[in-house]
Amino acid sequence: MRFEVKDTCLEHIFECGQCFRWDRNEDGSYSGIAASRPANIRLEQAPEAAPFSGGTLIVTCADGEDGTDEGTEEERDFWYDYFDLGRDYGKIKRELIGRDGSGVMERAVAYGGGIRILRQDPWEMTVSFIISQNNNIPRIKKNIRDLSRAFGEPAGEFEGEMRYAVPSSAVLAGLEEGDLADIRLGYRARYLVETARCIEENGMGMVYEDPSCLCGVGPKVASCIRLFGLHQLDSFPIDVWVKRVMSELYGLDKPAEMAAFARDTFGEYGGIAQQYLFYYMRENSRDL
DNA sequence: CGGCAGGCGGTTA
DNA sequence: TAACCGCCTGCC
Repeated sequence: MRFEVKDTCLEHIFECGQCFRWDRNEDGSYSGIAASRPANIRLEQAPEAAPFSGGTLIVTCADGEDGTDEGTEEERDFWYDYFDLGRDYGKIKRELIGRDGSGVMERAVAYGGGIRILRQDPWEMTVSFIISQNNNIPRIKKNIRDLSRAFGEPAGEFEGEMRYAVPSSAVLAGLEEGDLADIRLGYRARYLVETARCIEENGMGMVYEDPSCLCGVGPKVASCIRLFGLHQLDSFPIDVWVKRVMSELYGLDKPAEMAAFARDTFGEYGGIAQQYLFYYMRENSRDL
């Protein structure tokens, strides 16, 4: 499948911390799985194009031939939706830069301007961000991969490897903490099982209402579930990196001040602003 | 060996 | 409301 896109960079999308199931290949493409659909994603650009200006987004599914087939209407709808291709990120970037006024956002967008907020599965995001707490990205990815291999539904073989979806709440609810010992989730294993049981008992409605009522889900993880799982673009997760940005670049100190600033300054696109700031801070901290 | 990593829950001021 | 502590695990 092929999609003409703008304001897009695969590295920004897949390595800004919003997803954990995609891996970079040597040719710059990414292979992984969205919900239960394994795929390879690549971006074709004109040689003189800016690094994140856009091009042709090429999705190769398990049944596809090197992205050349058009895919079914259902498949095209899924991936169009997944990459949020109906949204004009260029317009949002200009608006955020204008609202900020300090020049911070302008610099941030210059670094991470190819980010798009993926529309990911709410339950998968709940599992992912419970695991993410006090953890680093490589290990988060390994934990989710191991968990899916052990308890998830097979999603077919792709690029010579069997792929697995994240296990359902029904499956996880039936486990005991000890069953997860091999996955090495540490104290997060209890959070996962309790959350799964809570969902089985009360349904996903409570996630839509308020994710932070789940066990092991505090303000930061709840914000991530809202932003990445429910696509509530005004949700502004405040983690250590964003705290660093707010402190060093905006001179803000307390968490409440940061949240208020984000709400007042970035409004409905706070979550997208957060991603630009986050990426900017991480890129910069490597040099500093 | 202690420190730390993309937090949370519980406690305390 | 904010700050502090312990926590599973793995890497330094």
